[in-house]
Amino acid sequence: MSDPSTKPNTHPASEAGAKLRIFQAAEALVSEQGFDAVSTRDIVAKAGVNIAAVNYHYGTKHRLLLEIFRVRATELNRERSQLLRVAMEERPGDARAILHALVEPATLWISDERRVALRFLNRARSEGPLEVRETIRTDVRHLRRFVDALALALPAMPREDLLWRFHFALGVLHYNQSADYERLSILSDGTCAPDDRVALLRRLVDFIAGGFGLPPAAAS
Amino acid sequence: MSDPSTKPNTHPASEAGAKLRIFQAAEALVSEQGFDAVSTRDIVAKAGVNIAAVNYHYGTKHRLLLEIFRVRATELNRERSQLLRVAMEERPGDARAILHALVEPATLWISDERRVALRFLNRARSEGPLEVRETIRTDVRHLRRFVDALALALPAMPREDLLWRFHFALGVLHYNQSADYERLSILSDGTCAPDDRVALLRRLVDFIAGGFGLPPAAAS
DNA sequence: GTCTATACAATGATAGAC
DNA sequence: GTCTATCATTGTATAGAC
Repeated sequence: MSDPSTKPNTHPASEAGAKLRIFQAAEALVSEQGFDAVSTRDIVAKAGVNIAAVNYHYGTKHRLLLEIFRVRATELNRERSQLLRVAMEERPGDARAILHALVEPATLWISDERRVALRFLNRARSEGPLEVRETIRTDVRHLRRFVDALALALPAMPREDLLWRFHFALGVLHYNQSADYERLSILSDGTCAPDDRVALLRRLVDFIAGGFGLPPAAAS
Repeated sequence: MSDPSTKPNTHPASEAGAKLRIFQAAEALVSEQGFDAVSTRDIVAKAGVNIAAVNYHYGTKHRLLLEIFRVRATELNRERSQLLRVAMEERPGDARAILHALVEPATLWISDERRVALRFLNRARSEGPLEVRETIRTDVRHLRRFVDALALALPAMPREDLLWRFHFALGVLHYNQSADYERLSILSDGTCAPDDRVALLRRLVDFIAGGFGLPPAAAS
């Protein structure tokens, strides 16, 4: 599996390998315009390669998009795992800290250079080809760690209860990730916007923690 | 706007009008196979009409799908509004009852003859064409009633707080609606399944109410 | 007004030459 | 590895029969 993120833009795009250029062009175009609006011909035009290069390097258009998704999702999940590890060491048994580790990475990416990657991930969840949505559904390894951690922190909660609440929490998280705040903006007459990442993170964790029956956070 | 639901299957499909047959064929195929997998030719084949009939009656494939979405979403929102009205009369000021009215209709449709319509709505939210997702984002009239009701029931909560929490609640609701319980099933080793509608409804309302800072429901 | 046959441009994919 | 040429399929549009 290629990992373009480890060597991004060290060379001008025109000098980078064709495979990497296709990866970057596809990610950029899709994150801007969406999956449906971007054709294979658009991608190869931006990448400066021939139409058949996609087939040669990635097999099909869908497999190219799946590869991009895998790379970026892996990066996001790695950040989550690291934060979870820290939380388990520094604040063992603190369910709220676990939820924080789950939520924080995505909110950080919003105003990063990883904004493009986040937008791609968000679009992939909703618009992406079947292979991508299939992968999302069935690849749950990275989530088990969080379930196990929560079970340790909340020993009194029946496991079935905990799993359902975790399921609902993912709903909040992904709806948030969908970057579709337009509806909220309209509902609030422009008052509510996700510009303040710190406040957004706090609101997210507050809501999910409440769903788990945890008391509100102490004012810091 | 046609409303096929008011006269469903009163005639054999082969005798119904072409426009209605196209509507029903498209809804059934999409709810089974998804938006991407169903072509215009699949639809007209099942409906027993010519390829050009879609263009004649609905303009484009996307507009056909948008029409189906509008009809079914209107039905769902009408049920929600009725439940909200009842809740406001019988249990005024009870925020939990308001959330219940928001959540219940979709859970009822799961095992109805409206299962097909619900599956279509769920798919439309994630896979549907841009026009559909645009409509979802911008058409918030039916939600304002719920926001206003919650504001009355929770006068101490700042409006910005309330709107954010409502936004998160919609995330839970739509993730639930996505009928994508496969991930939860895998995570729970098959333990958690949405078969018990009553329990699912209770869990949903419990989680969302907790997110709003409401105390757990009294055991009934 | 309704419906059908046909045609069209654009798409994802592939075979085979170099 | 890269390219040109070509393929079947897609959504859509048009002309004309009933």
